[in-house]
Amino acid sequence: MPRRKKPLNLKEVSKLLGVSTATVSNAFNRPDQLSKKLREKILKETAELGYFGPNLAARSLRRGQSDVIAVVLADTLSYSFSDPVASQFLQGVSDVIAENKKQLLLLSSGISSTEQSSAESLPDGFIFYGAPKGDAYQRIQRTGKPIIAVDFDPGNAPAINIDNKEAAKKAALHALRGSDDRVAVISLNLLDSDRVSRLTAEDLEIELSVIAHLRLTGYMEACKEKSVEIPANMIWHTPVNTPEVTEIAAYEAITSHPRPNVVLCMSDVIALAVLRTANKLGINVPEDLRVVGFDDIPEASRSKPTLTTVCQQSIEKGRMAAKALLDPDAKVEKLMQTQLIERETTQ
Amino acid sequence: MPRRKKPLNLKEVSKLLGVSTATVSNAFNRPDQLSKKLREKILKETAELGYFGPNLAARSLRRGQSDVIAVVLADTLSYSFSDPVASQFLQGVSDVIAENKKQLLLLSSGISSTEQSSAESLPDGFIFYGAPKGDAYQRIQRTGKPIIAVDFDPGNAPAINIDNKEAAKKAALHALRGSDDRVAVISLNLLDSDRVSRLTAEDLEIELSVIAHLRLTGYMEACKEKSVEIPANMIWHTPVNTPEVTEIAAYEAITSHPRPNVVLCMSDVIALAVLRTANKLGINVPEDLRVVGFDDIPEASRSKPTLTTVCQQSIEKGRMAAKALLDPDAKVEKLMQTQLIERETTQ
DNA sequence: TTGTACGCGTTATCAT
DNA sequence: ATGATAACGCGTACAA
Repeated sequence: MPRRKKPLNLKEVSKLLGVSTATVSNAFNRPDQLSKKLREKILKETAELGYFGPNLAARSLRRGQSDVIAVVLADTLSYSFSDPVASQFLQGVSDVIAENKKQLLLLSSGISSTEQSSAESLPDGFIFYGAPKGDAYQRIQRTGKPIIAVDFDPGNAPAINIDNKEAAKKAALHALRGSDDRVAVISLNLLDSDRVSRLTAEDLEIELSVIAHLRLTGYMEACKEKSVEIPANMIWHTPVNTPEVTEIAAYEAITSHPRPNVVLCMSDVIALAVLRTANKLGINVPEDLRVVGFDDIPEASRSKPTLTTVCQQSIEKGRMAAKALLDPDAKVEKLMQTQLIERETTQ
Repeated sequence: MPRRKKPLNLKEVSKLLGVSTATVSNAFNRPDQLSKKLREKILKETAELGYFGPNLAARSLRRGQSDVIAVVLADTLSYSFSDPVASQFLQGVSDVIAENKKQLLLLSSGISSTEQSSAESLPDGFIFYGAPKGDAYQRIQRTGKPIIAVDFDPGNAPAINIDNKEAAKKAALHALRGSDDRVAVISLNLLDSDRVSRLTAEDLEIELSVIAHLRLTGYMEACKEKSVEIPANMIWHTPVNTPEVTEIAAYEAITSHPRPNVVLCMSDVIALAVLRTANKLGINVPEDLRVVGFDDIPEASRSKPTLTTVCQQSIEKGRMAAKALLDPDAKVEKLMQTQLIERETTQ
């Protein structure tokens, strides 16, 4: 089977069809510049020849626009695909991107300039999901192309966020009953450690605007209001939000003495790990242990018992981000609402 | 804040640095063409100016190569992100793509030529995941660029598959006990209907090589060997593999009379829907109802009871596909092994 | 309505 | 080791 070494280009097909390159180009890009009849004839015949439209590189070089949108993920692509929250966000983004006939390029902020900077020149706009790891944000920001930040606030670009502190506080206030509650917190990545570990008193003094810290502050405020003590060593740091790793923290937390009767979890993945672990240990939820999560991933409503959590509308957040990027005049909630979803784990 | 209307280009920075464009280009692309010292000086100074590397459109126009790899999904991007199996596959693909410093563009085969064909000209290679919906495969195939097909076999390109029939048969043989078993099958998309529905006798006569049909054939063969009857109306078609839709089929199946005591499910999403439904109805698994799934998604080992299923190594499949694409000499299993994972739902 | 010609930013070849 | 220049495929202003 003879395989064409080189795809056809516009010049060649125009010659084959006996018209000028401008006419073929217009047939694809500016329908009003030629008769319907001719246009359809050209579209049909080029397709038969195996030419399906302008080459993206050349077109975008010429137009200064590619119709490609990039999502720059804080984590690796591989991890993001495994994370239900990131997956939901991408779901929302790709919805809107498809509606607008754009294409989706996935980048990662952790990747070094030398490996990715070329690719960064192609997209017409960028959605940064989560606080960027390397210096990708600075690089891209200097191109002057539109950027939407999500779940962090760079200060110099439109950002879509939730009120992490308030949402966490709301969840904790709902889960806590009174001063004899014994509470454990299982946090998202908060320390510079790749091992599950308890916090120490001095860990609590740092002031960060990372999500985990904001949520922790919300939990603390709730505890204060409910007159509940929460020592540093009842707060667990987890380096990554996976079922395997968070299960380690879950086990440590609910087997510590005195045994907690409330676990505040900064993600549903963590909370579900707690539920599984409690079940294995024969601890009844919610009778002996109340659990709240964060995110409201699909699995949260299907677990047994169903999980009380904070809905942060990840899909809608993705849609908002894409809309804001594609239409600067779009009405976009810069601070999206969260909602406490009361289910069985806190009844 | 003054925003550059136009990013710097190679020609401009070379002028600013007082060297030729070739030298700057070589600094980025061919380290051996200039002294280490000069190269580093150029890299440093261009970065300070805000130039981080060659423009992708121009570079790929010139080189005929973009370092972008496309995954062409059979479904919409949005759906694929919600599907655990597709997510695992993408995880594997992106692993290998990152290792090789390539970029990932996500396309969908259902999208019409006019909306996507331009983007299709950019990637250096394509991974088709699942039997393509529209004519994207034909279009791309004609470009002569490398293609890897996954979970279908186009005949004219390397394909990575599993033995769906054998795997399904193996699962069914394990779940079935003998001739007094009453079995229900819940199938993936098999009919041209967007509603959950039972099959009729004539539906069974069609001969397709779609995955659902291959697996169904495997189930049938197993039933025959075990002398188990399986009427057409005990086979359910589900249009999409989501928890919501499959739950409808699950309910219909396990409440039908006579009540089945074995349900063969063509996906874990379906099987998990069966488990939830059985639990709601107070039907004990595996005592009163044995269930097998297909895929071995992460949730399968965390459900209660844990799910017996066929592991099809989706992540590894993704890795294989990407490896096969990036290195034509790579040793790649064209027919990947599956493994029956015996867990609690069939004990 | 159609054709011609230039330039988009880069890389490779060929000189120097 | 470095500089000049043609060519990659296309879009559009302009001329016809």
